[in-house]
Amino acid sequence: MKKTSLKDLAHYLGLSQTTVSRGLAGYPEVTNATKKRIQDAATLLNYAPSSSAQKLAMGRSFTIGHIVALSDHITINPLYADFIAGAGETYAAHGYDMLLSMVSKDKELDTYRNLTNAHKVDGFILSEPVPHDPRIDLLQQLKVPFVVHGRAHEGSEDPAPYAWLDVNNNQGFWRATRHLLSLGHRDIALVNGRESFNFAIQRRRGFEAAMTETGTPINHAWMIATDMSEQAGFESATSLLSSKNTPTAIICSSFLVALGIQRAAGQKGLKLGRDISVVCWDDCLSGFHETAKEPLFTAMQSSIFSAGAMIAEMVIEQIAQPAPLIKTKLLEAELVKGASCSDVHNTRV
Amino acid sequence: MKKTSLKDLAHYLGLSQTTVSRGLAGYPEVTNATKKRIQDAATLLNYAPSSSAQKLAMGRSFTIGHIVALSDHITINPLYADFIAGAGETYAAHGYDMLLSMVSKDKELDTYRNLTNAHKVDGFILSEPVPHDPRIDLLQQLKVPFVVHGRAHEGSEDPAPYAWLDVNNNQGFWRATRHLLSLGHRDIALVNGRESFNFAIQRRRGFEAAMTETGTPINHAWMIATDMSEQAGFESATSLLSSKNTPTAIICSSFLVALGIQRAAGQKGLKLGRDISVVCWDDCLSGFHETAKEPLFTAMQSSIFSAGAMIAEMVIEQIAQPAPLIKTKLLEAELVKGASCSDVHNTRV
DNA sequence: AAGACTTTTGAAAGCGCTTTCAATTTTGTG
DNA sequence: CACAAAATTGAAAGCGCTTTCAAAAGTCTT
Repeated sequence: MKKTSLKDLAHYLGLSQTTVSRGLAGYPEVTNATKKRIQDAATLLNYAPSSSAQKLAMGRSFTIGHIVALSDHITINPLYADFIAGAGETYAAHGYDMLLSMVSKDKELDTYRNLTNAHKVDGFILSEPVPHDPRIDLLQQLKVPFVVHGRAHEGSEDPAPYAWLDVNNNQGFWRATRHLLSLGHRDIALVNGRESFNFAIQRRRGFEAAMTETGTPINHAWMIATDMSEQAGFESATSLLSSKNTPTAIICSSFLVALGIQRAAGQKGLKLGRDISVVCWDDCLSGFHETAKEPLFTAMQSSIFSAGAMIAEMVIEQIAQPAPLIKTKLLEAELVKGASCSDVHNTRV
Repeated sequence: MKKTSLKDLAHYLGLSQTTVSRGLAGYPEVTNATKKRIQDAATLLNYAPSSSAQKLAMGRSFTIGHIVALSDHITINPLYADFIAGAGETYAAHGYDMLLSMVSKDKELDTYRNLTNAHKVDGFILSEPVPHDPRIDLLQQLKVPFVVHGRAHEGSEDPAPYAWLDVNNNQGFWRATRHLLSLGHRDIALVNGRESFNFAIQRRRGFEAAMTETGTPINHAWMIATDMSEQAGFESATSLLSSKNTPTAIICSSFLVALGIQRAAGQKGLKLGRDISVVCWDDCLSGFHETAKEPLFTAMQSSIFSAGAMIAEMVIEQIAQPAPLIKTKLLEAELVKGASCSDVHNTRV
C-alpha cells in the first residue's frame, strides 16, 4: 500500500491541495461541511502529512532537543528518565517531538550547534547546568529558544538572563534541617551531593543557615559531599557511625543515598526512626515510590516528573512567542513525614 | 546571522549545488581537491544542511523511534534510561537521531502508526513485549523495520518471524540456581518479577529446571512474583524470613530487590553471605554500579546499556538492507561472584 | 437586477535538498 | 592530432507540504 500524499487526497476529493491543507489545519475560511468531508477522506485513506515536507515548508521542526553528555564511564542520571517522561508527555500533548541525543562530553557543544543549524529542533532543554555553563552562552549566541533545568549561577552575578526552572534547594534543606532541629536534634550530619553542581552548594547553604540561625554548632567532619548513590550513602554512613561520637540525625541528598544509610545503620544494629533519624531529598522517582501507607523516609519531596512537564510547557511557550520571553520558575519542595525520623529524646545512639 | 543554505555555499564557491552536495556527501566523482575546497568553505560559512530538506529529498528520516507507554501512574522503567543511553550512543555514531515518544497506553498503537505514516522514523525499537503483542502485528503490517528487545513468545509458537535481541533469562536463572545448589543450598526461594512479562516466566522455568533436574524439592510457598522494587524485595524477604522454616538462599529479579532483601535480613539481624545467600539478576545500571572491590551481590550480570547499543546496530543494519533481513540475537548473562553468597555449611539460619 | 462586498476556492511559487540526465572537460589511444 | 572513452560538472526536476495572491462564488444592499 503506497503512502497517500496530499495530492492524492485532494484529487480523490476533487479539491485543490490548498483547500485540503487548510481544511486539515482547521483554517476558518474552510466551510465546516468541506472540513468534515476532508477529515473523513483523510481517515479513510489513512492520510498523514509527511513531517519532513511540513517542516521544510514551515521552517520549523516541532521538535525539542534534549542532549545528554555521557562521560567516560556512562553515567546517565537515573533522575533523567523521570524528567524526560514528564517532558515527553507534555510534548505529545502539544504535537511536539522529543529528540534525544546522547553524545560524549567533548562533542556536546558541537551537537547543540549542529542540531540548531540543521533545523532539527526548535528549542532545547538544558540539564545539569554548571557555573558559567558554556552551553548557555552558545545557545544564546545561536539565538535558539531554551530553558535550563536548574540554575548555572544563583544570586545577582549579572549574567545575560535566560529562562530556567529550578527547585528551591536552599530552602528545601533549610526546612529539612529546621524539622530535625524542632525534633530536638543538634548533632546533625549532612551527606550532600558533590558541589560541582550548583544545587549541592545551595543545599549546603540551606543547611548551614538553619544551623547557624539557631545557634547550633556545625560539625564539619560530619559534612560529606559525595556521589548520590546507594553505595556512597552506605560508605558515608558507615564512616559517620564509626567514630566515637556519632550524629543523631542525617540529612542526605537522595532516596538512594538514604537507602545506603539505612543499610549501614542496619549493619550497626541501628534502626532508622528509632536509633537515628534521616531526612532525604526525594525526587519522587517512579521506580522508588512505595505504595506503603507511611513513607519509608521523611523527605523533602519534589517530583522530577512534574518538573519535566513544566519545563516542556515553558519551551513551547517560548517558541510560540515572537519576541524572546525569558521566564523563570522556582518550585518549593514539600516536607513529607515518614518512618525515618523521631524525637531526639527517643534516640539512643 | 542568516542560515547558510546549499545555494549560498555553491554560489560562494562558484560551483553548482549538485557538485557541492555531492562533495559534501563524499561522492567519488568529485575530485579530492574540490572536495577539500567545499569542506573548507562549509566550515567557514558554518554550513549545515537542513535536515528536513534532506529527509524530504531522500524519503528517509535517519531517525529511530522509541515509544514508551506510560500507564495511569507513571511507571517508567529505571532500566530504560541505561538502555536508551546505549542505543543513543550508537545512533550518534551512525548519524541517526532518536525520537522518543511518551504516550498513554491507549494512544500507543496510533503513535506507531502516525510516526510511520508521517515518515518521522525509519524504524522502531520495541520494548517490553507481551505475549501476542499487537504492536508487532501492526509494525509488520506497516512494513516498517523494527527490532524487539525481548521476545513476545518463546519456542515455536510459529508467529511471523521478527527481529529481536534478548538475554537468555531461562539459562541465567538456571545457572544462578545451579550455583547455589553447588554451594550446598537446597532450600532456595525465588523472588521473581511479575509474570505478565515473558522474561519472568523464563526465569522461573530456569529455576524450576535446575531444581527438578537435581532432584531438589521446590517449595511453592517460596516462589514469589512481585514488583522489581526495593520495597517489594523488602516485603517478600520479610515474609520469607518470618515463617517457621526459612530458605537458606534467595534468587531475585533485580539489584533493587536484592537491596530490599538485604534490608529485611538486616532487620532480622541476618547478614547476607553469612547467614543467608542471595543471587540477583543485575542489569548493570550505571547508578548502581559500585566501584567496590568485591561486588555487593553475587549476580547474573547482563549490561542493559550494551543491549541498547547492540539493538541499535541491529535496526540500522536492517534499515540499510533492501530486503527485510530478520536477525535475532541471544545474549548470555555472566555469573559474577560477590559478597552475598556462601557455602551452606557456614550458613546458620 | 446590478453593483459592492464577503466567503470560499485554486494556481503556482517556494522551502532546501538529492539525483537523473545531459553537457562539458579531461584523458587515453592509434 | 583526431577521436573515443572516461571523468567531472551543471541544469532542472522532483520530494510533499504551506501560503500568497488572484479568481470564483455567494450575500447583501439599493
